[in-house]
Amino acid sequence: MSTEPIPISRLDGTHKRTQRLLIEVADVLGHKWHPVILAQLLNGEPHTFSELGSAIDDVSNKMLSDSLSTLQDAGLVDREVVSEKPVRVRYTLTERGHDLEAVLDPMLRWGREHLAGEAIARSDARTSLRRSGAIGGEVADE
Amino acid sequence: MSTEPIPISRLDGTHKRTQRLLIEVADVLGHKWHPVILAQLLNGEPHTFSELGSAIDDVSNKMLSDSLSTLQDAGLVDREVVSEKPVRVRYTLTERGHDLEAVLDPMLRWGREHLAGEAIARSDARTSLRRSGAIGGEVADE
DNA sequence: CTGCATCCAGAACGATACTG
DNA sequence: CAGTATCGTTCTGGATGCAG
Repeated sequence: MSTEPIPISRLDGTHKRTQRLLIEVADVLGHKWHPVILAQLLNGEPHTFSELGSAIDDVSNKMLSDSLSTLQDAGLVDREVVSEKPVRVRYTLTERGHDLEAVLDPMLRWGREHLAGEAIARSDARTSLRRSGAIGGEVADE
Repeated sequence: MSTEPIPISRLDGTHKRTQRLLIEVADVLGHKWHPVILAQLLNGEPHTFSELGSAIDDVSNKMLSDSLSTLQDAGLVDREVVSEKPVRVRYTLTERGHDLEAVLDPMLRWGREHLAGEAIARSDARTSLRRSGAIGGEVADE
């Protein structure tokens, strides 16, 4: 039923309601570590505080803790204490959080095509031919 | 080659490169007015400074001007002086900017489903049945 | 009509250190 | 191990007024 690979359409920013929604969503995803944390949690696996911390590794305790609190408040992640002795907390995505994959994926995709490294140079590279799986490239970094 | 409407997948936040891209994209879309302006430009054609200003109407001159400059710097919008007497400037999307539709649309979609006014209530709306025009609902706001 | 200059309050980010 | 407390710096959003 899907018309095209990229139907997109009624983005209609003319409505105030639409504008507000965009602002609200941007407010959630506009924080430096939120998208990264969410992406991390989307991968599945067990995700404890320290696991997240080392996986992201450029984030400080405060930032991680702060971000997780905010995300939890927003109802995007769920917090669950797993162990008592060495305190362990497991973070998982709520449904709303999981649904954000539909936004994070395009974000990443766009980033890969348009600013992967800062070598822009006004190239009008209309390379729209990269639609298929070629994207999973994941160059082994660092 | 999954040709599904929503393939989504390698969000793999485990890679630093991926994390950085997400951060960079979030940095662009994370500004209050950027998404709104972009959405506005995605709509129709003629978009001058004042047109944008009245279409968005909760934005001040400074914010609009500031945002437009940033977006222009980022290579997302193009600035073109149209008239000299009553100075008129026309803003249009560059290709990169236009491609952001692929991100803005999901953002709006997610917003509508998960925080449109706060009336969520856990609808497991995995109901991809809303794929068609149903979305254009655009409740007459204001 | 555009949009820059100033001034400001508040939020985001980050490093470090400390508690449960 | 998880998370909080502080402190300080930078950025952002916004009002207002002036200039090209």
